[in-house]
Amino acid sequence: MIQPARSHVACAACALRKFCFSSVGTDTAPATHVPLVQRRRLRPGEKLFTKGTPLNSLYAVRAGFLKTCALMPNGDQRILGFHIMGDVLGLDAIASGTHPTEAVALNGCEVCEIPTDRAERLMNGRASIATHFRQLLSEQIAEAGDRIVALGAMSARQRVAGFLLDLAERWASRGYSPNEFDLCLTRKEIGSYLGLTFETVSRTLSFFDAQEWIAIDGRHVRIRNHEALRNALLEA
Amino acid sequence: MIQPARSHVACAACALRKFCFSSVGTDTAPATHVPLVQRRRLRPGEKLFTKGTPLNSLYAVRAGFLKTCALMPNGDQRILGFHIMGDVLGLDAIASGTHPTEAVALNGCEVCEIPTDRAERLMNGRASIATHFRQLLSEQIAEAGDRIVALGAMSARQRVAGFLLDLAERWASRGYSPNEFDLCLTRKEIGSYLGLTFETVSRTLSFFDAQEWIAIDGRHVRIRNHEALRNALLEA
DNA sequence: CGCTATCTTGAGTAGCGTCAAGTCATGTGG
DNA sequence: CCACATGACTTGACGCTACTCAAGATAGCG
Repeated sequence: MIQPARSHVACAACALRKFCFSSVGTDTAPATHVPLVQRRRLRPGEKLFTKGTPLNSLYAVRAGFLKTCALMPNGDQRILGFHIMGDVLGLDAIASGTHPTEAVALNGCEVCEIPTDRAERLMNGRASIATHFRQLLSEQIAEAGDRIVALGAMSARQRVAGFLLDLAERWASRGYSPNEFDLCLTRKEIGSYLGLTFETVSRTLSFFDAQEWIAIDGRHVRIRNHEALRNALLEA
Repeated sequence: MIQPARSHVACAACALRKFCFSSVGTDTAPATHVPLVQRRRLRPGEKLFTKGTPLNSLYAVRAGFLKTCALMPNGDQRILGFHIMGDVLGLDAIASGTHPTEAVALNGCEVCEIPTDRAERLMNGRASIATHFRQLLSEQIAEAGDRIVALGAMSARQRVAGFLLDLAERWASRGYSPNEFDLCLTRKEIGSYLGLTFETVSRTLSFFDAQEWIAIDGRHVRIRNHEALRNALLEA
């Protein structure tokens, strides 16, 4: 059931929160703060949307961990991104009206679903929401630029170091420990994301562990030396 | 000088044309079609905007060829994209209000400049323009996804073949020959874009030439066998 | 005419991919 | 309970692709 007060707290990090509490009112007549989005739970492995299906809703992650993948002609998949609490999914489908990628839950997830027609109406009514949404879209373009640079220019060690630091930072920005977290991912998935084979990912993680920069236990990571990882990220 | 009639023809391919001819009117009261954007000419090597400067305007390319670059901490640059007639520049700056990249003219260019405050006002007045603009942003996210896949998964031959086919298609979509065009780029710039060294780019182009799939003369390319290039793009 | 930047081509090398063997954890069926 | 299968992970050996270093050709320009 919908619980306005609790949501207001839990949604603090959400990029789409303006869409939740702005269903009534305009810029001149302030909104009544009533959340009107659908919640949806996902089991591990369940797909939020698949490639080729029409765009009906945008999604904001409330809890859990998801991946978005591009499906290659030969059948296998390349991972485009990982998404946690507060991230927004589906923006790449607005241009064509059809999802060019698929999103899969990697563990138990909860997402908020905002129908696109509702989102459009909100943006037409309140310019501030439309502006905010444009910023959201632009942010993803800028982030994609960073990833293009990383994939084109960096060695395996740099990519893995960058990946670990990026995850740490994202967890930290959501109030969790920047030193210890679970990769909810197989080595193969990390490799797909970084443009490396799973053996190279495994070797590189082992190397970082041997240097005592991190401590790995399966998919659990503890960062022991942020500085060393940052150096590894910068140097040739 | 502004020449409405001629502009109307020349702007057919432009993604921002709605912004040019919609300065008056709303969705209910149709616009008077009067272009109100600034033109700006660029000499080869001149910068349209630089990293770190505030976003004041968006730009649509009318003529010429530009590159956008990310500047690395060590000083050198990675090329994020090439832009021709009809392309829009500056969208990655909307999120932060500051350009995260720089744009440089590779030959004589002419661009249309739309001040962001004017663009905002237009979008507030006409929902159809706002929707169109969101599609433009989303398109760039989807395209960035394609490039991420390409850089992470493809060999040098695949990347160069894809680059040539992509350029051919873009020229063709603007009404030029898909078989013959000028790369207004050094081998080094192509390498920066594709995540390869300039020697590898040179060798790969020489190889394609030896196979008689293309004919190169400096920066002029003629494609002799599209099918072979498409095969090279697909196969391992 | 030389200076410089660009480009081509060659030879050697390193990093990452490929192939393969073996460990470990989990699950399944007899 | 054990035998067996499966999937994730690690580690080693080897090979290929693309990078590095280097020499020379070509072209634009003062």
